[in-house]
Amino acid sequence: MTSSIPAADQPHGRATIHDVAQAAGVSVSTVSKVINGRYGVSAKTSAHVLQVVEDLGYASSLIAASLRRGRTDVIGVLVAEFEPFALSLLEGISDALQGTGYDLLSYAGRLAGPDGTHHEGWERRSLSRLGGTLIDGAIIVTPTVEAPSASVPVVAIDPHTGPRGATTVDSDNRGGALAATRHLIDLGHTRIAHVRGRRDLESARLREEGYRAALADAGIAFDSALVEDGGYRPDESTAAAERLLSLPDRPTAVFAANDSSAIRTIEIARERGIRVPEELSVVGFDDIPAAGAHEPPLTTVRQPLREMGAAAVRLLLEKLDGTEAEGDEHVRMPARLIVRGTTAPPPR
Amino acid sequence: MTSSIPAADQPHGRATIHDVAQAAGVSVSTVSKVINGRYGVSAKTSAHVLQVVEDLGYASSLIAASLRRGRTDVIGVLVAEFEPFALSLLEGISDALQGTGYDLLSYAGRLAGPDGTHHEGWERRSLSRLGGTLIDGAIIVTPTVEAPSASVPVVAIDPHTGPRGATTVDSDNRGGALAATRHLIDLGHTRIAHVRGRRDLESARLREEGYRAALADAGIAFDSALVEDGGYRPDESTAAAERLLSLPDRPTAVFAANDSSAIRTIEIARERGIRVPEELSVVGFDDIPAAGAHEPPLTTVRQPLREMGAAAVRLLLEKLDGTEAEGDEHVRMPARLIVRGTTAPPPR
DNA sequence: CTGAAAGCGCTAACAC
DNA sequence: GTGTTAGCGCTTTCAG
Repeated sequence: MTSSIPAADQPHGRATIHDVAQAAGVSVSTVSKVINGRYGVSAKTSAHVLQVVEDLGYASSLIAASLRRGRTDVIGVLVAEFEPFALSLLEGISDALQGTGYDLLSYAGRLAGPDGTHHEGWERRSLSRLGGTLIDGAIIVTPTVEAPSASVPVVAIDPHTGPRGATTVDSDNRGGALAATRHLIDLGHTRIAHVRGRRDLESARLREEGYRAALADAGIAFDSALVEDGGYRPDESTAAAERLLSLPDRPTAVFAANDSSAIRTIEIARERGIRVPEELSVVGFDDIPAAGAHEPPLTTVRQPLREMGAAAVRLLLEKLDGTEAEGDEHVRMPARLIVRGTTAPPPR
Repeated sequence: MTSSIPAADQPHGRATIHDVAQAAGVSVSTVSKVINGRYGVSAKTSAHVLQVVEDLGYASSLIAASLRRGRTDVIGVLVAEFEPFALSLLEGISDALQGTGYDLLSYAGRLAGPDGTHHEGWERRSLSRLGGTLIDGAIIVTPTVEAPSASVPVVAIDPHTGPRGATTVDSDNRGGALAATRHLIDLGHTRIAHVRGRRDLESARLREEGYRAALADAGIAFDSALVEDGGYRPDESTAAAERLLSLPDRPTAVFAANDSSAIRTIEIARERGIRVPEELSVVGFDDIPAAGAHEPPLTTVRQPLREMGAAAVRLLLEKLDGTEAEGDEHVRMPARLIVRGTTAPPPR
């Protein structure tokens, strides 16, 4: 149990530096110096002030301090939404930040439309809102636009335009997609559909490219009827899966651009009595935790999400330190096929 | 592609309301009014200002606005660390906040010691730092102290003292632990160890209580040598598991207070060549995504984490609206045993 | 060694 | 309809 929970001392709300100053009988500037460990305060005064701070449970407002100081020792992670992909990255980011002296703040701006679509440029708004002073640097997850006018150092994970603008971290999307599709082909599939990802993301483009390349390598003609937009989102994927599974000449396999689309596809298949993997093989991408926990476990392409988060931290800290190598850096991680239980040879 | 990325317009950093005012040839207050949709600005001026705002990519600083206004329409989720338990809650919180008009911000304060231990009262510090004005309300995950002197409405998930102080959300920890231990007993185990959770959390106390109650019900004597502290953390659990598995009369089953401890225990067992579940049964608690993805899948007690997050949001919004029922509310969710692959009868 | 005062970017009274 | 001004809580010169 803590010794002092004053509560009643404050008329309302939290204690401010003024309350501390008044209670300690010194000026606000003295309190500020003590708190920030500046020189020029007697040990006696300092100790006393510290005691009052303790008693009042005072902690300086991040807001006010940052507004004045212009830095906060806080790293911001900007996401459109807290979904499994972003969450796994966050885990890696959090780990990598331990012991660096930075706090971590993650922010999900409101989505624009009531339709649930992400406002193009949400990250610009978020960055502008926070970047003034609240965060010293930002990691942006799947941004919708190129390089947000940078008020603070920024690194993008799974970027808009691929490794061209700004500093980025991504994985071998094309190679992963190629391996996934090839796996399906090796099993004997020829009617292989693709649930496409978010059109504004380079990763989605590369995954489709890998898919097409694998087909071409195997001499399978590309059929545009077998490609539908899933937008990386479960709801959009639902419609895509429904169209695909309603086709007269139904595909025997689906390569979905991410795990949540893949899982959604399997659910739709089941609703229609189509068995996975006996009658339909499905491969995802990402290897979010739910992929391994799925029943049956999802065959997918693993992106090393935690490591990607850690890499983003490293890049960002370099920028912050100014020890950055010249030019923008791009880290590309491997993407590896993980064969589990949702793929099998096509029905005879 | 976006049409206007000025970049060069700003000498350095982001545009401020001053830059906008200057560029538009109006005063800052006019800009402020336009941005916030206040009356008293001609349509013509308004349109012009909006255009300049667009061109400059300006968005008002959350910091400065909140400092002045005292509210932000942002909900804060305070966590000690971004680990799977908190992350799952965050997912539910994020979902539940869609369409409410609130943005979501999650903050992980620096851990105090370089030893990695959480500073007692981290949530007080975090709350004080953010609660001044940055967030309108807070959801605190596994707080270490009772009711943080509330500068903003707060609801706690998996609280310190259980459903006594403040508004809380938790699950049926005792019942879940009872079911888990009973499951082990039903399988024929009698030497059942317990890796305890975080001592400062009511949930850990209740899980131990459930464990003991199940033993008592079955007429199995409680053996304090079979209980070790795991603190809900993988590293602490390592030591606990090592001690337990080094015992001369080794337990045949372990009920770990959470999944990460359970998984850690299994890893230690494997290092020693002890097979799970043939030679050692292990049950966890929480059902984080990694539990289902584990090999073999972990038998555990499921807490409905996403729903708990959603419940916390509901409670918090009630407080914010002032539509709160009188007194503090406590929501208790069910905790259900999920039997998977890490439990079996004891070796003969 | 300590305090007074300016100002970070913004909003809300209150003039004009 | 528009601009001026006073702070929000804090840090930081700069006097005393």
